[in-house]
Amino acid sequence: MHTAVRRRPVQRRSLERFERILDACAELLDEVGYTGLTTKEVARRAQVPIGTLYQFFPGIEGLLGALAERNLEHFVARLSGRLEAAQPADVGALVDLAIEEYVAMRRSVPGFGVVDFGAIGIEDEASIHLLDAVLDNNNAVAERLWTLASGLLPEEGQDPADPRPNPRLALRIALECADAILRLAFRVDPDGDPVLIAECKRLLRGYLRT
Amino acid sequence: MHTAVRRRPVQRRSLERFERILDACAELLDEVGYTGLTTKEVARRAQVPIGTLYQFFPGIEGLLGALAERNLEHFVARLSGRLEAAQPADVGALVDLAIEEYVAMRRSVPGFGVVDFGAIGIEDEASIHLLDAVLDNNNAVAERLWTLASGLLPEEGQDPADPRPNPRLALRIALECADAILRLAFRVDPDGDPVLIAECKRLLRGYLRT
DNA sequence: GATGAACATGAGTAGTACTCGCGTTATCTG
DNA sequence: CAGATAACGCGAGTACTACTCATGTTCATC
Repeated sequence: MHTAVRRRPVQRRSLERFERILDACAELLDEVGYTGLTTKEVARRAQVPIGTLYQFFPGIEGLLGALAERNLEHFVARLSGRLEAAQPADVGALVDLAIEEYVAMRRSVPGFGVVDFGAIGIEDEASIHLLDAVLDNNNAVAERLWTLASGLLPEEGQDPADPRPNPRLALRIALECADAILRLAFRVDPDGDPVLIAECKRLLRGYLRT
Repeated sequence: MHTAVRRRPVQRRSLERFERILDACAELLDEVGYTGLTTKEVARRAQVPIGTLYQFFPGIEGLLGALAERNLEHFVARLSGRLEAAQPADVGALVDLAIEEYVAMRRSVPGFGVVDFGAIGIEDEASIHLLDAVLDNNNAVAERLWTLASGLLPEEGQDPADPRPNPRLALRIALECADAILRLAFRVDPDGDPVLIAECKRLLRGYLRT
């Protein structure tokens, strides 16, 4: 896996096409799912010939990777806004905000339920590194969250008798669990089962409690 | 999705072929991953013509479903053995045993790292119900674990002021988290990162504490 | 030894991802 | 300006893939 994009458009028209392709891909994902997705249909929806799609993206994996990238930027931007407005004082409040933003995006952003930040689940080398050549997808997300949460988690150095892992790792684990529980919540209920969403917050608060 | 198997073999020779196909599939998964898997190559490895594969299995999804089924039976059998030997007194001990068995299988059973009990991650109708037509995969696993763990979890009825969900749901959530953390553990380290495995136990113990 | 069920087979069908050579348009350069 | 260079546009063609099905063979049972 190299990058999610083969050639970035620089001219006006092709930039619009680039975005149209991503939008068509996202819509289709909601309609036919990952396995039902075909490049041909994405191209048809986006009203571009198939060759053009392959000018921008190295293939289906790259297409999904680019979509995941866009989702992550979107998420980080919106969460940053919420954080500035709310100024959470502890990890619990941060967790709530992050989960609420995820839920909001899941309800409103097309295709988000399938790719979110790249965790389609197929654990091949190719698709794990959709977002980043070195880190796996959720790791890239964790990295971004880490910078947002810096102040609220404890320092790295710690009491050797404390069984808790270093906070970066704890965040990584928390993220993996949140991903799993929230996916379940939306599998059970298309709007996200409220009990499971609440339980996700409770579990994370308990685990990350400083 | 109907069932993972189209026609169960009854005669000797075809039963051997049936198992050979599953074995070949499992091996190949370890070598080329889910996206690299082809029916043709599975058939070649198993030394059966392609038509025979399709006599038994409705397709690739079914093949993986049958493998997941076999894995689950295997897991439940081995865990039952461990439970009888150890007679755990609380949920924590049970969690440890289950995780240790999962880790052991992940290290020794071909293909287990990719399909385990069916959670390949592609959340299409087709692959979610590999194991069961009604419940999703992990739900089927939770159901089996529930019968094994019956005595150790609290009763269903509970104090309305208690924020914890009913124990069946708690088990379901715990399973989802364990799946996520352990997959991470084996993504980081092919033998399963010991720190992450330990942390998985700690998180589950904390969450399921009665 | 006859009858039906289970089993065996692989060329053929339909559909996919992705390429590549060539034509067109935009942008730069002197 | 003109000419050169780069970005963009295109879709028939290639090389795969999953899966079928008609036809033949072996087995269990009476």
